Amino acid sequence: MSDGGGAESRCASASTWQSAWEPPMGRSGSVKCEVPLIRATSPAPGVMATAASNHYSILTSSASIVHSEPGGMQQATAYRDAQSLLQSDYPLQSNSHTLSHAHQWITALSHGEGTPWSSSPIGAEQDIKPAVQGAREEMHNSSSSLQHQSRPPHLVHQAHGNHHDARAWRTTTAAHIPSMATTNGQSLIYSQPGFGVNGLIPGSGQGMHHHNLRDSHEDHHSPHLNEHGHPASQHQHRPQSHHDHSDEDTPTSDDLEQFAKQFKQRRIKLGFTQADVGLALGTLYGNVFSQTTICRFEALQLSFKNMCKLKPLLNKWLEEADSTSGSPTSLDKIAAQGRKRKKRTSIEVSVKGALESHFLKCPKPAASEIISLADSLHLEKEVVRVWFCNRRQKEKRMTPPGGALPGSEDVYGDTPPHHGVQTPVQ
DNA sequence: ATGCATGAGTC
DNA sequence: ACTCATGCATA
Repeated sequence: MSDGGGAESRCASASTWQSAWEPPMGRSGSVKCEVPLIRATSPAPGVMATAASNHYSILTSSASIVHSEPGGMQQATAYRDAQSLLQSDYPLQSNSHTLSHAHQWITALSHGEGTPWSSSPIGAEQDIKPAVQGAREEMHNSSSSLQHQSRPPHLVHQAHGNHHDARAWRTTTAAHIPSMATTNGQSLIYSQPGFGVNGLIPGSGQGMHHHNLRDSHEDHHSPHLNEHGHPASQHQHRPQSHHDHSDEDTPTSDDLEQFAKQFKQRRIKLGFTQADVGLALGTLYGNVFSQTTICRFEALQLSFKNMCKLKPLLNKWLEEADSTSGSPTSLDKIAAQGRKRKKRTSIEVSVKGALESHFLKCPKPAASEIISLADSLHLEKEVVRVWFCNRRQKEKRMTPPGGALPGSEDVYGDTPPHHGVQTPVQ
């Protein structure tokens, strides 16, 4: 249903999914809040209807429904209110329309802190060179290690923490930064003092003030950057030339990287999980984010634009958290997720290999091709289609597989990584 | 941390 | 039908 409709040309597949999903328990009336929140300002022409027809509902649904949830319902209420108040305020990115191909993440590699992967041109869009890309697969070896977070007792939720350092894209700052005055992490963070302490405690749902912290950066990335390979050509936007805080203007890739690092460290020291942050952002700004998103932000696995969008929010949160670190805030979040979506399909390795091969040959197979491929692999057409979509998306932001990377682990618990500003290779 | 999935907005 | 932002579910 997600896509235009051509997708379900085969009835069979549609029904298959249905069975895969777990039937909603009569909460069909609920509304998925996240999308609406985010899109609040955008018109949403005739597509709105889809919202109601979601198969699964999400937390913060309409008032009446929330209670059926096993846990954290009370919070949900406050939370919901907060969101409704705020939602209209956040501008949102829908304006973008551009940046179709606009990744300026260039892998500069070279110096730095042990980025294993060497030059792998990522900028490519659809004309990816098979040769280069071929090497990388999902070779993630989660080298979990001791990551001990000293988190306050009241914040106990998920405590997983293996991470494999995934920062990969090393933007070559070299050329694009007119004057990088923003390289020191600290300054990046504290740009706007003076704040209350509300957003940090999702559970209490206290008052929340929203600002329009919206940095209007737009697609400065040139659309014609699709050329794979050369970095720094035109990639950096950056209207402004120098500033200590990169908060208000479009940050450079370097800024983002620095910030992400700092952010992660602080977050951990303060005892918050990525999920906590995601929820807190919702309380603060009306935009809830998942653990996944926070994680990806920290790992720099989002698109440049997306990173820019989130940075101000996280920056705010950081300020809040920092000033509140002493207070005993009762924290709890809504862990209620009412619905399930289609069961995640696990594609077998062999099948994956096949898909990989095809991807290398043709990253963007035609519908007919997808169908036949799906047929031969015994997969749903949609599964195959989605696989390709995700694959392409991954190509764009993928932090270089580098295969070998995870060797460098750092215990950010107490040891502040000296994020050496990697010298712009000018 | 990441794989597969959804859906709005575009092309 | 694709891209992009995002997230549930899972390894």
